[in-house]
Amino acid sequence: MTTIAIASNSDGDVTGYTPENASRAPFLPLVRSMVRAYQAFVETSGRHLRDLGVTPSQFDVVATLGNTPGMTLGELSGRTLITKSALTGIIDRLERQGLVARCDKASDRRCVVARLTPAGEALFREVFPGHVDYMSRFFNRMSAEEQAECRRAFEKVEALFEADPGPVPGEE
Amino acid sequence: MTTIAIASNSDGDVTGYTPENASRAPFLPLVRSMVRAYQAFVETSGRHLRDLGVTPSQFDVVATLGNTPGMTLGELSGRTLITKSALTGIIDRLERQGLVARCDKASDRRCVVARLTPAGEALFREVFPGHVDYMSRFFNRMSAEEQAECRRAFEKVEALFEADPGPVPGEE
DNA sequence: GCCATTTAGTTCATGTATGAAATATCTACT
DNA sequence: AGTAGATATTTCATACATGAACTAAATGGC
Repeated sequence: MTTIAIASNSDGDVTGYTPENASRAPFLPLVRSMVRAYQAFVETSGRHLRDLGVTPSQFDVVATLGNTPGMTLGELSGRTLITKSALTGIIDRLERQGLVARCDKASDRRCVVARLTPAGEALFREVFPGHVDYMSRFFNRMSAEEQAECRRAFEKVEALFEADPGPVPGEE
Repeated sequence: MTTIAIASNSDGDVTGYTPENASRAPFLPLVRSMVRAYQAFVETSGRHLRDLGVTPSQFDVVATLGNTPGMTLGELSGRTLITKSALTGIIDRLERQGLVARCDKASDRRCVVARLTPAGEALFREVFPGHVDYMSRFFNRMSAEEQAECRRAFEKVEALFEADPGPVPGEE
């Protein structure tokens, strides 16, 4: 379940965590809560998508290509945050299923353009709104204000990692 | 990079998103910010761990087993949030490296107890505090109050998925 | 015009992640 | 006791994820 270092313990403590260490890591509860929120979302979304017959990554690709004339794999990678090496396989499988086609770009022969086939567009129209609606049911439990507040919290955490913070205070 | 349905687009929009759909999904920015925060953490933590010679999952297991007499794979799975089927392979690899040992439990012969070997404990002592310190440098940029605030926000998001919300309002 | 350097994609080796199905053991209840 | 059902772990098939190395094509500088 894509658990991450330090973040994983489902209850309140890290077993291998001695008191001396613990006092140095007051951030653990924050990380844990973030991972749990993320995993809860992933599980809920993924379960529903599986019932619809696509994997989360495939859905991302189809949703990103939907209503577009197609785009470069590099751009698709950037938009979906899927590594280019992973994307290769995902597109391979979607192509095998006849949902996506690879075309080449006249202006730059290094590029490969991916676009939905008619079958892919049909799938997009069939699956996309339903999944959005499904997920909406969960998020509608929160007001717009609350959502904005949560969003700011996530953005704050993201910002923590934008640059190297330098040495640990009190050491080095 | 474990991107998730709907959440993935790195800029502000979902390409395949028509105006009619978009108005129904005001939650997308929240999801996107969550995924980005999560990924930023995973990348930062994972890169450092790789330099230390362990994978994030392996670190989680070693960190959870550290300073304990060992525990059941089921319990380890629960604490690390790693699926039992995934855990089998992770423990296999750690065992091959001589860091973890599988023993059996007298009271219940179905169970397998995993515990650190001396080499595993040595690794734990060597890697764990360093990684905690490393991650602390990032989180120290936020005050304790800010962290608590973010944590509350994340717990709210997690709570959204705790039960089925029922049908979409306005439909069904 | 040629070469060193970037850039776009693929390939590769390895390590998870998923759910479903198979095994083995334990537990409850008749 | 004896069997149905619950639990713990493994196995299996499939799909990603990672970084590093590789290929091919574009681009900049001289």
